[in-house]
Formats: sequence, C-alpha cells, structure tokens
Amino acid sequence: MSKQADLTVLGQDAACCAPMVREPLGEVDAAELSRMFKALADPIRLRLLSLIASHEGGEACVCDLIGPFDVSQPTISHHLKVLREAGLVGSERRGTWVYYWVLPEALAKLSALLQTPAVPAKASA
Amino acid sequence: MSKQADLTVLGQDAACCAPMVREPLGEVDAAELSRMFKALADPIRLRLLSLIASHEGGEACVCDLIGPFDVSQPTISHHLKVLREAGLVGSERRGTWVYYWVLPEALAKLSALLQTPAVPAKASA
DNA sequence: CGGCTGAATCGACAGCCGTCGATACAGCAT
DNA sequence: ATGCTGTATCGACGGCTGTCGATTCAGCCG
Repeated sequence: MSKQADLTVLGQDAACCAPMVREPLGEVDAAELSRMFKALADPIRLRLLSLIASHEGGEACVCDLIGPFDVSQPTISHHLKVLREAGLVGSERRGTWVYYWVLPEALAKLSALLQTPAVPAKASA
Repeated sequence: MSKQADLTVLGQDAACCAPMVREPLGEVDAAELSRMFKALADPIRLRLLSLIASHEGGEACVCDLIGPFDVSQPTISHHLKVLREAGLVGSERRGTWVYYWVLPEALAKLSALLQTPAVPAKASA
C-alpha cells in the first residue's frame, strides 16, 4: 500500500502488449498475463471492477462496494486485495474510508492483447 | 463437439460488450464473462491461444501444440477443451488430425469490455 | 480517554482446478 | 482385419481459491 507508490510504473515490457494473434506469447509474459486474467476470472471481482470504474470520479469507497453483494465484508476486502495485487486497481486510505480506482493502463494492456486485427476468417463455414 | 455447431451464435446480448468503465456489470453478464476470463487465467492456455491465433492459416493441429509444452498430451487436450467450452476457439477433426482456431468475436468482446475510454485521471497524484 | 465505525487480516474449511497415467476412441496404412 | 498413430476421456490426487466468523487495526467523535 503506502499510498499509490508505483502507480504508473507498470512493467511496459514490450512483447506482451501487442495482439496475441500476432506472435506466440513467451512463458514469462504468459505467466504475468495469466495472473491478471485470474484476477478477472471471478464474477464478483468483475462486478467490483466495473463498479469502481464506472463510479463517479473514477474511484469508489469500499463502503460503496459492499452493499451490492451478498457476500461478507471480509470477502469483498479479499477480492479487492486480489485486484490490487494483480495491478488492476490502486487504493488509498483517506481518513475513515479507503478508496479504490482502476489503473487504466493495466486494462488497456489486456485489451490490446485480445484485439483481433481482422474479421473472422472461419465464421462462414 | 459435433463439428463447430454453434460457431457464430455467441450470445451478443448487449450490455456485456461495452467498456465496463461505462456502467456496472449485471450479475448475469459478470458470470458469463468470468467464465471466459477463467479460460484465459492459465499460462498454458494463454500460450495455446496465442499459438493457435498466430499459426499460419489461423488454425493449428493439436500435434503442433504439444511440442512447445512440458506437460502431457492429455493435459493439453484438457486445456483445449476448456478454451473450446469457453467459446474462445473452435475445433474440427480432419482425417487423422484435429484442428483448432480462434473465434475472433469472443476475443473482440473481451477486448472491448476492457477498453479504457480516456487516459489516466489519477496518475499525476 | 473510551467507544464507535470502516476496513483488513487470520485461520479454517469445502469445492474447484491442473496434472498425471491408464485407457478408449478415430482414422489411416499395411 | 490388424496394427499404428493422433486425440480425447477417465479416475485420482495435491494444491489453490472463495467463503466464512472472529479478530485486529485505523481513524473519528463525544
């Protein structure tokens, strides 16, 4: 934690940002990317992320994030930690409340990776 | 299986294709999307997908996909099944060999979901 | 200071997931 | 037909993951 610290650092390595349709992923890139996708691989975390991202001001207090779900507060806290450790969100305590915001560069990286350059080649069959 | 069957069906529902930064995901969309992300949440499957996508002709035989990995053939077969059941790839047997190809619409859907409309708002701190 | 609220951590537990070897199935070749 | 190669399925097992209640920590307020 300790404020946002390495917010914009984000290992902009190289290879792992181009569409995967271009060239095979290396083992290292695949490992790092799979950690990010793993963070997205849960319905609650997906909804948390979209809730944070679409919240006014681009950030949300944890107290705003507990209500919409049927799980306990510690569970939400756990999911937020997963998102944070995957580099998808940042967080900061401001007085009584803790705020979370999305790190757009991380999402953009994944989005670019999944981009498909052209249109279907097989869909007709 | 039975050939590609519902290849182009892809529940183009609606909400779940716009950037999640726009509005919160519904529970149903989040559940479906998390299934797709779960399929991407493994380094071997990511590499398989990129290997298939970047293979000449846009498709690859399973026999091309076993060599690059240190896991057994049944494990590769399992991962391919996960990708197929997530709707990310299609497959077809042609004679002795089975071929896999990426379904670009699925990737595009996820890519669009992760798109970030603007630039960072918080990076200045 | 004492108590209160918001959030994170801890420890435990059930269920899921990746992996394997063994086996079954499909198609070609002899 | 018989055997061989390529691929999928099966059953088992260890490790990871999501969840909870209980607890702890942080900051505000009286």
